[in-house]
Amino acid sequence: TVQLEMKALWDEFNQLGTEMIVTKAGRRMFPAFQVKLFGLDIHAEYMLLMDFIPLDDKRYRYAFHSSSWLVAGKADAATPGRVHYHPDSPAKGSQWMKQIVSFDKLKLTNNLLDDNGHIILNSMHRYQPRFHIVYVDPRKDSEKYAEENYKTFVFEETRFTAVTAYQNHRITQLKIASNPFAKGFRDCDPEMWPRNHRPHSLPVVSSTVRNRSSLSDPHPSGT
Amino acid sequence: TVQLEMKALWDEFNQLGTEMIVTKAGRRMFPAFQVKLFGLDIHAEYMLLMDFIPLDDKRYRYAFHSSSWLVAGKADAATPGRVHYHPDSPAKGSQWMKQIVSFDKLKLTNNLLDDNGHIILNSMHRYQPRFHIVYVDPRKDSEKYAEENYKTFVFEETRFTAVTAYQNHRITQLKIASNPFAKGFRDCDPEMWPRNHRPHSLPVVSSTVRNRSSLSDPHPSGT
DNA sequence: TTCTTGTCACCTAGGTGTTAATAT
DNA sequence: ATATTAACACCTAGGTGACAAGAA
Repeated sequence: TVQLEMKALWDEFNQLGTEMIVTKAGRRMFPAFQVKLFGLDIHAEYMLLMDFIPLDDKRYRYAFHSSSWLVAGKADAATPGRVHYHPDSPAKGSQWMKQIVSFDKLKLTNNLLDDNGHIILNSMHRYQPRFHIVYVDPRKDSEKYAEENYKTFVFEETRFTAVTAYQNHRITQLKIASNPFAKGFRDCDPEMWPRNHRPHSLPVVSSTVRNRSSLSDPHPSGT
Repeated sequence: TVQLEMKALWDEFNQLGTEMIVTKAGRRMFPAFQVKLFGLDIHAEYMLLMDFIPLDDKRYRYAFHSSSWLVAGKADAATPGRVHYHPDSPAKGSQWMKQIVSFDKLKLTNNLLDDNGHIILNSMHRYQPRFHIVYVDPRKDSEKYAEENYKTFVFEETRFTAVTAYQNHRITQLKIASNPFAKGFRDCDPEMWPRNHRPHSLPVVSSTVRNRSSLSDPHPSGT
């Protein structure tokens, strides 16, 4: 059996309609796909991997006025179907079960010509992550053939829409609130600022407008 | 066969008398022990590991006036003998040979009660790193017994003295010059400064005196 | 219009030698 | 005296969404 970690957070995103950023260089998923495994053979070897299948044959667009997703036509040409092996593969059942298995090295890209081994997805399309456990049969000469004894697990709460920029503002806010790497965009303690190291010639405009805008527009209060 | 990477750098350190810092929390080695492997069986599985043996039964101290190491008595009680398995172990010969094998996760500690699995060494003692390749015999029931088919490799240029603080100033300078993480202590381009973000109330005193001293001594040029 | 790209400030995470204070 | 410790400034390395400019 397999147990999805951070299920509460996944549910929260799923209720809003999860979006995952895809970039040319590859972007990690947040939340990361993490599972706890039970019932494996302690001594047997397994490969753990993930793939992503289209949820439907449609292309979507986001209607900002109604804050909802609309069908925008038929799906684009399918992307190269890739698989992501967990980097610890292969390993014994005991290894996989003694701690949470995290796929945080997995990256999503929209570059059809990607040669970094990332998962290629079409932006504005919906996908369902899948998790596979492949038993490595020691009698076969190569484990590449052994994709017969395997099990597949699907957690529907991990489905998402691939995007190049977030569409639903509530998704953005939930990402900022829950992803430690986005802490710089959190809106709490606005009077604790100014931050350290801020050049005093570039005043803080507001707590939500970053001073990056001051760089490209040196007269934020003028004109 | 095994080829030591960065041999030129190791030689440079070894000529001065390499020192490696040991801390309670564990400190990485610099240079890191890295090797290229040749002639392994592509399909066979191997465990790669390192251990450290005392070079002699002596304790040392550094004479600053003569810039040389002196014998300071017999060795302290031996530390718990530990080994460090390369985290990718076990893996196939093809995996080990297709790129440089780096032991950069290995850490040295002087904490006799360490329970992080780090290598425990006595400060002010000399050590010789050793590298072992263990063939995992598939017929044995457990690879823990299989430590019969193995080979050991010793690179004398990697020997060092364990220290809690650098003794030979030339070692310090070579570490600063060659370790990217110590770039902040390099002395080049002193007129390129002041650095960004430096509070202008804390002037740069000199290129070698860090402004940390300004914190505990607010009048570095006074008194 | 709608979507994508590249750059940026701002973080997390952790590896450096320095230094002052503390052991021994 | 000599050796060790803990906090620190300063890095490397890389993961965030914001934003402006570009592309379709």
